[in-house]
Amino acid sequence: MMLMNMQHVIAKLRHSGYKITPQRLEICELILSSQNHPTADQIYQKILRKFPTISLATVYQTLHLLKELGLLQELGFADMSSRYDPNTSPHVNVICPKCGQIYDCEPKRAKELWSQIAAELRFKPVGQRLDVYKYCDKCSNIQSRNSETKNR
Amino acid sequence: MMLMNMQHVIAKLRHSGYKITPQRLEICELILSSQNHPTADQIYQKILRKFPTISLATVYQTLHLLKELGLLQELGFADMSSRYDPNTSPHVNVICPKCGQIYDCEPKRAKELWSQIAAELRFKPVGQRLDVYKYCDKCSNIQSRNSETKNR
DNA sequence: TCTTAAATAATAATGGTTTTTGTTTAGTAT
DNA sequence: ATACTAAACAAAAACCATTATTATTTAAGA
Ligand SMILES: [Mn+2]
Ligand SMILES: [Mn+2]
Ligand SMILES: [Zn+2]
Ligand SMILES: [Zn+2]
Repeated sequence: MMLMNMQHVIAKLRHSGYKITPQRLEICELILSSQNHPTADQIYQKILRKFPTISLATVYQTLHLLKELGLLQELGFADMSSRYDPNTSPHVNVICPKCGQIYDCEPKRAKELWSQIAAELRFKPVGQRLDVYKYCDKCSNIQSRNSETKNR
Repeated sequence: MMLMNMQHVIAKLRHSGYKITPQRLEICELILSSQNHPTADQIYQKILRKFPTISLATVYQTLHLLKELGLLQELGFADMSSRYDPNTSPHVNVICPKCGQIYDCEPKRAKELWSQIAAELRFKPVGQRLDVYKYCDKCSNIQSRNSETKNR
């Protein structure tokens, strides 16, 4: 379940009874090869180049479909937006609490942590989400600049 | 930072320059003693009993304030709602993906392995979120009942 | 008690997401 | 190849949790 190529996705769509449409293929390619956990609108803006008449609703529908099929996970955030992650295996999302930048991290100990916790919980989870908050370089610079002068 | 009593909260509000109001005290008591990760509206509905004229906006403002003070964390979800968790230490939220029920779980080795991950990442996180998805008893029953007859 | 900046209640506005509706199309049967 | 039909689409409106605005009230210090 590591390398998720387009042939696999197409097979899964077919097997599940869904139609293969150009819009779906383009959305799948974009999101499944993404690394930065994009929003629905960010995907929509990119798709617009090839499909100038595509609807944002279609992007949302397709993302939900891929979620149902287990090909991605939806990460909800406190600012009431969702970001989509093609990495559904246990891993760490490193997130800047200021600007929202996200990147994946796969520490060796993460798998170990996961299996130990799963064993202690005495059930097999259907999914998981591991977030770690850390100010990115840009935001931590601004942060420190501000705290020099202003303070609460 | 374990037992968060009202005296500590009041001191923190004072020290940070915020006023002690009856509304704030009531909201703090409710959320900081809660176990089920309530939404802002659920807190609002409970507060209404004692403060019939309180505004939902006040609840949101107070929750954001407590978040700034580090007394709780806000958990955003894919259904575009937030739930508030007075437990800010590394722990596991066990979440039903169907009905949204949440309860805390503190595996013995969670904190220790969490710190090992932090060490491997080579930075000190300002926070974290560890979710595990598992259908609750009620929802897993319904789930299995449905999959007997209907199937995709 | 007086003063005033902060907090509150009420209300409107916001914006990401979902729903609705009419049109188009992928997959299949003829 | 053509016709058929349920599914998918685009466009637009609706939804709704949250946030912003504004007038009023109040906590806290002088
Ligand atoms: Mn990720
Ligand atoms: Mn929790
Ligand atoms: Zn940042
Ligand atoms: Zn449930």
